[in-house]
Amino acid sequence: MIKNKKILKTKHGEISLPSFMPDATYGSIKSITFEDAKSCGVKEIVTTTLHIEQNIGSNRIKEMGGIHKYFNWDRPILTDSGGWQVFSLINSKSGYSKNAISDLGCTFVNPNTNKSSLLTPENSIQIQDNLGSDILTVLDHPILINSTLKERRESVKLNTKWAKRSLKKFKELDNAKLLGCVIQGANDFELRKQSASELLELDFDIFNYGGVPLTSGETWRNDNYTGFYHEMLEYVSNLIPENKIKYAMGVGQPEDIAYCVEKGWDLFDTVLPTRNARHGYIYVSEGNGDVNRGYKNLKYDVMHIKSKRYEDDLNPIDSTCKCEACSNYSRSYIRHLLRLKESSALRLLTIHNLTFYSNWMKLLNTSLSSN
RNA sequence: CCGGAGAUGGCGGAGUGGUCAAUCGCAUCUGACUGUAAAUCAGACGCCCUUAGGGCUUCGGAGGUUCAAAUCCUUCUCUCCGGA
Repeated sequence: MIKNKKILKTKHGEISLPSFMPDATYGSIKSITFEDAKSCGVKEIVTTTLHIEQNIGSNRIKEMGGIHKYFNWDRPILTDSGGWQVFSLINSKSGYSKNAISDLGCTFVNPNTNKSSLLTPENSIQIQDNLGSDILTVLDHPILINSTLKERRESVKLNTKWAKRSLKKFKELDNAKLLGCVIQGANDFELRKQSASELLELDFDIFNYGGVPLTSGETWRNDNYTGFYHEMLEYVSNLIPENKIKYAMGVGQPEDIAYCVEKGWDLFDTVLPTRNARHGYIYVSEGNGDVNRGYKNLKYDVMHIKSKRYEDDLNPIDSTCKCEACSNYSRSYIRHLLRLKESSALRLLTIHNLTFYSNWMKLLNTSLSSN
């Protein structure tokens, strides 16, 4: 189903597509090191402008030789702009009302220092350039899926405006980096189309899907599904020419990624494998876990490692996996470590889930492309 | 043997006449998590009925007082702490 195997060239190596990039939002893939990440088969990572700027400072990183040197990560790095973070913080349950989005950009407040600053399309690009990112992302304007038509229209309008400003700033900087824009419009087909067509007129390297996961009430196929809006992902993919690089931001569960790869998406990132690992929600090959999931003939299981049913289980988490956790330790022992909240459990399980995602991408590559 | 304290649901541990099927923690079970403010959060957790709700049996055993007892009284069993 994949027409031609795409490759994304960066200064820190080529990215073979499709690819999954783990999130190192704060400059770290939570609970593991970048050396661990390499052992999981991770080839490229995502880190976030806002968090790095707030916690370290892009000028400081620039002075210290750039983010690759600072992280000791010599492979490609994609930076997210920070727009999503401000958006999600404004709309989080706790509601951090001090953050605000206006025509100028996003005002954000560091919850630790209470310092307020303005993130604009221009300075977001500048920060990402300072970091030495390989792939930059425009400051975009996400919106809730249950927003009004008026809000959606204004959001898309602003999103395009910011994309143009970001691109202008990007071109002023003399470098060989790549820039991605973000197609928005919530779950509104017409506005997604409008957003895509406006952005396609501009000279971006990558076209991103501004992902908003479904909440209850929004559906695709099953009434209670809470993943991504598959029909929208297919629709938006079809709006983008085949030769362009397509990045589905925030996607997703393995089956969501499988679906998206089939529909032409190339790049993915999500917090799920790392966060779920910390919560004892483990991805394993079919027949090894508690709940069977998958997409078409590509199946896998989910294992709840904290369950008592693994108390005496001396088997590895996944007998087909060669990661550090599965090569050395039993389900029983890892469960024991996790129940004690030992950091080694978080590390081992994160390594396992990321290895699973790497293998899943390989599987998609061979299985879907051979169709 | 004497004196003192106590026995509560899988465990720990509140409650000391009615609003108690019994706070809370742990354990257990289920669910959530998707461009990370998340090693987090939500629900269930005596038994039965399909939810709202209703019914039934519980607070060491037996008996009693009372309209009403995990809570008061008597007694038995057991545990712990002092003293011989």
